[in-house]
Amino acid sequence: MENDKNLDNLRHSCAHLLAAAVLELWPGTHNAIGPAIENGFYQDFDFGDVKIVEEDLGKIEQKMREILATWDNFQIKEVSAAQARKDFAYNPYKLELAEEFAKEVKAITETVQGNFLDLCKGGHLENPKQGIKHFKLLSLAGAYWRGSEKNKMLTRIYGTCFPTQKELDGYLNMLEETKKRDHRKIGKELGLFVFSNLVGAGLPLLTAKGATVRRELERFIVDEELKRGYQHVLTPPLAKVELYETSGHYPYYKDTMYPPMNVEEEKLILRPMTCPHHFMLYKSQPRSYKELPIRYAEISPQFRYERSGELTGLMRVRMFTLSDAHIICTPEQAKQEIKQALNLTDFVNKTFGLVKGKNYRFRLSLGDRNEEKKYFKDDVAWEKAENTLREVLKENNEPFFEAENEAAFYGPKIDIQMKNVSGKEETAFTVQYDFVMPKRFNLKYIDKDGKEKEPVVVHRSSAGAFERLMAFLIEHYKGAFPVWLSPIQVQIIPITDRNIKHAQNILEQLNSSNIRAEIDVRSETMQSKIRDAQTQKIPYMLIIGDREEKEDTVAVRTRTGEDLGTMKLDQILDKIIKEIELKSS
RNA sequence: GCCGAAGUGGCUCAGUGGCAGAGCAAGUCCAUGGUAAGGACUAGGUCACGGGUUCGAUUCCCGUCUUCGGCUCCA
Repeated sequence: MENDKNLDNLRHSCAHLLAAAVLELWPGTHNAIGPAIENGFYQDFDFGDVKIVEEDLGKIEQKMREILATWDNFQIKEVSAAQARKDFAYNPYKLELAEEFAKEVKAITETVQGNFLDLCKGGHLENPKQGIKHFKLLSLAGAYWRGSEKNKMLTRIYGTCFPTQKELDGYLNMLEETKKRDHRKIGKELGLFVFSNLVGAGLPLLTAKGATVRRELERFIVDEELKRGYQHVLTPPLAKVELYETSGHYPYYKDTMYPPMNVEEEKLILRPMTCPHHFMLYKSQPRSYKELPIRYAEISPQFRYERSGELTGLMRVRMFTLSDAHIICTPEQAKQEIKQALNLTDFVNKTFGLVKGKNYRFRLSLGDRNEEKKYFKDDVAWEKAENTLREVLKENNEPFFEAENEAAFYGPKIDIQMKNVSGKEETAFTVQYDFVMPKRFNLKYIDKDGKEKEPVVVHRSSAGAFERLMAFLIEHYKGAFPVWLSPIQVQIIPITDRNIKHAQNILEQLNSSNIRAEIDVRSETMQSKIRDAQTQKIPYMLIIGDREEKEDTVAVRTRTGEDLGTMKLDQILDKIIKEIELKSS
């Protein structure tokens, strides 16, 4: 913890240095905020009419080193609001901050190093000249002042700083490695998916290989859900606008929904979510308490109009397929259902070798009672729903953190936050407690006492969107999928053309055991074929030459480079089949 | 959507105001091999798209689309 603080101080000090250098190089520039962040720091600037480009970063770094020589310490002085106003009259951003500090009745502190005066809350190195040595500016980006789209966009410079050169190099190296396992890069290399300008942005096309991975994932999820008492249904991916007006989604989601299509007398819309469709199934007949909980699950295509700048490979797309489900239950059953939903996501994660605490963590996403536009108004119900979710997490002894203002409009949720390889978090799965939809749709069940009662709806996703799941998994496995997910599980490599016929016999046997195999019949050397199978991350290579043909064996090599020697086909077949069954890697 | 950068054979990338380049991949032929790239030859491009400047634009300018790094948003 102490170390973290020191590191933050180092990086924040480096942000000061960056600001000083930029202000010296481009007088008239205003610096805004410059905090330490997880892997470095940033500093925001208003450059006015000056345009700076990536190439300027080197120049700035040089200036930083020059100035650093004069920075012996951080002089910190407490000043009055009036003094701060005077000192920063030229800088609207600092002025705004000074006014806020004044309101919060906090001491206003300024820092001075060399010629550079800044307004700052603190957190610096004692001795910047000695401490700041191993830093690098990384990138240039736009960022809204105070994070609001309504404000002016400033120029942000990202950089990083470490106590030692070794750590800095290690970090830069890690960035390179991260780029190598980017799912977009691997997806292209392994031929899993493509994009087409004519089809449109954010609309990936899966190749046969990509579709194989996707199909295996879907089968896995559907099978597991069926085991756990879900009924898998199929509902149309479009519906009348009125359905979403009834659900109340329409006003909240209008901006991210595709515009309605007029067909004869109907106005249809591509669905942005599946819940109301499932409610219609529920309402198709009267329901008894004996039927509850009803768990409707669906591999559900949905459409959201993401803004162009928000699209990223398979991670953010405009049509995605959710492993969706809506559990309709009595209020008494809700807790148990939520627990079971969390248990399912744990099971799914475990199958992929994802570790709680390391790869993912739970977030309790709460609503803000004051934001009536964003959240359905019912303070009592919110309280109850949030407590229910909190209790579930506590009873399960799950470590979790709470996040304000992250709920759905109809209720709070538990989000399973997944860390991708570059350390960035995305919501992978989610479990939501909904007390609004039952009212909106007038969902009822007949209880023991013969009276109509209102059920609760638990929205949940066991594996999130399959597109996003695939992106995660490609990066997680670096493209080397476990055997059960591998698009091609076995590559048969005949050493000479003489061996092709025999190879075909083997292929047929593999196929009849439901193993995905191919033969490399190209006129290439065996070495070259091995290399290609290896770069394609194919788990097993069966090499067949004259010797194997004569002995009726196969020589087995794995993608890790291991030579398993020759064996009978049945032997390796059993091994592979077992691995597929166990979903081991 | 906003700020910034980029778009050249299937892929990775050079390059230029005056006939468009390499490596890999592909095709043909030779070689028929023993655990990470055998050799030769051939073919392949409206230099993202649309407009403008120019005798001439892949190159310069404007617009559009797409992609990338961020911001905002989000499954």
